[in-house]
Amino acid sequence: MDVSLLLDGLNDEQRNAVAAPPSSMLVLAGAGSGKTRVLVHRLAWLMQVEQCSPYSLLAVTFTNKAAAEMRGRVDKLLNGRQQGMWIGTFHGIAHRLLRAHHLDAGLPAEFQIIDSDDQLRLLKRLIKAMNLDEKQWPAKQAMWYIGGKKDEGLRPEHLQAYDPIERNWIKIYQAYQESCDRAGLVDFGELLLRSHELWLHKPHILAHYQDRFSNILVDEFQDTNNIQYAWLRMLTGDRGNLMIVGDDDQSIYGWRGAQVANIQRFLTDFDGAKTIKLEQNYRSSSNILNAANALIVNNSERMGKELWTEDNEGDPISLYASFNEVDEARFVVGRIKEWQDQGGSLSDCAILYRSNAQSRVVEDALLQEQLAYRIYGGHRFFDRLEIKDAMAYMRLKNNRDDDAAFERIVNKPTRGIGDRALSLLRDASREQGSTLWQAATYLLDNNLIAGRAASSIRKFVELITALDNDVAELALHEQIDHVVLYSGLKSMYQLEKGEKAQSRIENLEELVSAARGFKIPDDSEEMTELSAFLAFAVLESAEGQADEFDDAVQLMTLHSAKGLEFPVVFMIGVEEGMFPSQQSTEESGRMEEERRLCYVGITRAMKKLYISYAESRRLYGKEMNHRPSRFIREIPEKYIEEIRLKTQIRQPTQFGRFSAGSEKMSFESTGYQLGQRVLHAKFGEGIVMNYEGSGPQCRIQIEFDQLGSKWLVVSYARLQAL
DNA sequence: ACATTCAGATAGAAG
DNA sequence: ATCTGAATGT
Repeated sequence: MDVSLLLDGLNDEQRNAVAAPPSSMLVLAGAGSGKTRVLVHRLAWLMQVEQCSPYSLLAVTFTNKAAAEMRGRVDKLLNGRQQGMWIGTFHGIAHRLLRAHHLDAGLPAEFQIIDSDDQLRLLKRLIKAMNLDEKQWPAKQAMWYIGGKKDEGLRPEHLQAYDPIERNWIKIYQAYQESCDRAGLVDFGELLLRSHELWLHKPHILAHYQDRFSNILVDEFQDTNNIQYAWLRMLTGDRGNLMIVGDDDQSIYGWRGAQVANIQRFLTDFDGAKTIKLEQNYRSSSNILNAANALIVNNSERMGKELWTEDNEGDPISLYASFNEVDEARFVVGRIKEWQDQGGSLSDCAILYRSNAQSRVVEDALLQEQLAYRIYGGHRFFDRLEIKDAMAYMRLKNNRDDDAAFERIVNKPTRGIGDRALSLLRDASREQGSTLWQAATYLLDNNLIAGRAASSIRKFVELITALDNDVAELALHEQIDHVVLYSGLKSMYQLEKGEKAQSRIENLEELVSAARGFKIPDDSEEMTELSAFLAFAVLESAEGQADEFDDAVQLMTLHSAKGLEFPVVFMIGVEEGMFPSQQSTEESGRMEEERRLCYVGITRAMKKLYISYAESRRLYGKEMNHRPSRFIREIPEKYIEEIRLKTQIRQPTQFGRFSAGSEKMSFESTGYQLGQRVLHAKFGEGIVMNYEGSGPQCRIQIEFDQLGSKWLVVSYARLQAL
């Protein structure tokens, strides 16, 4: 292959990064500056020019999507799969290490990863079992405490209690850890901590990997936390080369322990590491880019970097003040339809919001107009109740000691194991320090329980054993099919009524086909197909399977939009209290992170950016009036164009960016307000969108839910305010 | 033991 | 508004 191809089309800085001799370096890469390209070309360069074996390369990312993309692009650039190269997420790679060395890591061969939902349930049980007041010791907070300590590399025995409260958290941490260890359960933080400890305690294993990975590349380095940093530091050792790519302005995961300061730490620890800045943006038109730059200078803690582009001005940013969230959604959908009418494709459009809960209203509006959409993140397939139930059976089949799975399905469907029987099991397991399954078999074998409870529990134990036996010779998807059927799960859901039940059955069937389509990854050495599938469900369920190539509007949170780009971007709900979020205004130091999040949002847009906010919004069942976000004010007016209602009656000056009510005064004499919901005897419910004139002759425009928009004369319409 | 009803918490992001 | 766990009824 012609090596010069690897540098073709790169700018000077990009070339410097790609073609540097193997060494440690920092690439400060602004949004849209081609950092993935640099990473991909760097990997190729190391193999082609520096003659590094793929076996010696490790590339670490945060999301599965980023890992998959990098892998795909490297393979494409080099015309074929590069065997032996490790590309994956921190969690994925840690998992792989633990599987390969589970004995040295002190884990059973069939250890299972649990997600935060399982973790929370476990903690709830535990806190209850410790006779602690759940109000005073919320499981959520325990989870947060434990996660935080694991991020810092701390075990309960490392912790010193300075007050009785902390002392109790440590006790909970300890009990939780013991119960996980007994059951062979590993939470997300544990994956990282344990693989770090593996190296710490087994120097020969560390030496092996240090020896192997002479070049390590890390993407989105600003998102690394303490344990990840320590992990990388240890692996790199004195011989390896660590290339980190990141952007301090896009650090948006501080809340889960990410330390931007790790970039500085890297520069100190890796003395002599070169810094390369990528500041040319290839993504956005200059209006959008300038707006982003203007916003981010309001942050004080920056490394200093200003993006520039050769692109032309482009369209101004459109700002829309909506009456409420429904109006906002309708506006967005209307613009998307226009885009589509002009020949644009739906998949060019992304709707970005601060929190997942905001997607609902938008979905409704899209559904109404029959526009296809796809949601990233949020409720994932493998998070669904029925799927988790089915998977819990599989987990128990795989590992009888999996208490989280046991608790979940002992009595699902109900089989006579109620509070009474269950507390017998829990007590026994607590007394003996055993798992629930062990407790159950122990009690049965020694005839320590009798009556109804005993026979119910016996039946359950026999059921699981039978399922395991029945399924021994079957393919994975047949196993799941069998288990779902014979466990009684399926009929349980079939007996439920309503649309929900129907979709639950469909999801269970979908699970079977997901299993049928599951290919065991070639990096899962020594794993059974089931173990790999179970791990996949926890670790990689995020990226949806179907619809990926359909032409659909993309819906996602601002967080999950990082790393992506779209020709048309809508940022919705840009209001004080939403974005920046309420919590961030209260916690110190979080505001700058919110601003970075806004920066991330703006810089996703290539050609057109819409920002909208609602003057009134229904939140937690209450009507709220928010002010426009401070971030809007921080964007210079010259980059912004305000959008008004279709028929312009109002004076532009009256409809200023931050006016909230003055223009409504004369109109209010009619008794109605813009954005108000009204009921019409014939046309049904609608929203007041616009008005003309005043007094009894006043005509108002109403957007009816079913019939679309109509102009009506107030005095004849006999509207009922809602 | 199970089904139904009720009250109260809860809406911040991802692996 | 929606979901969860507890209280209540059968």
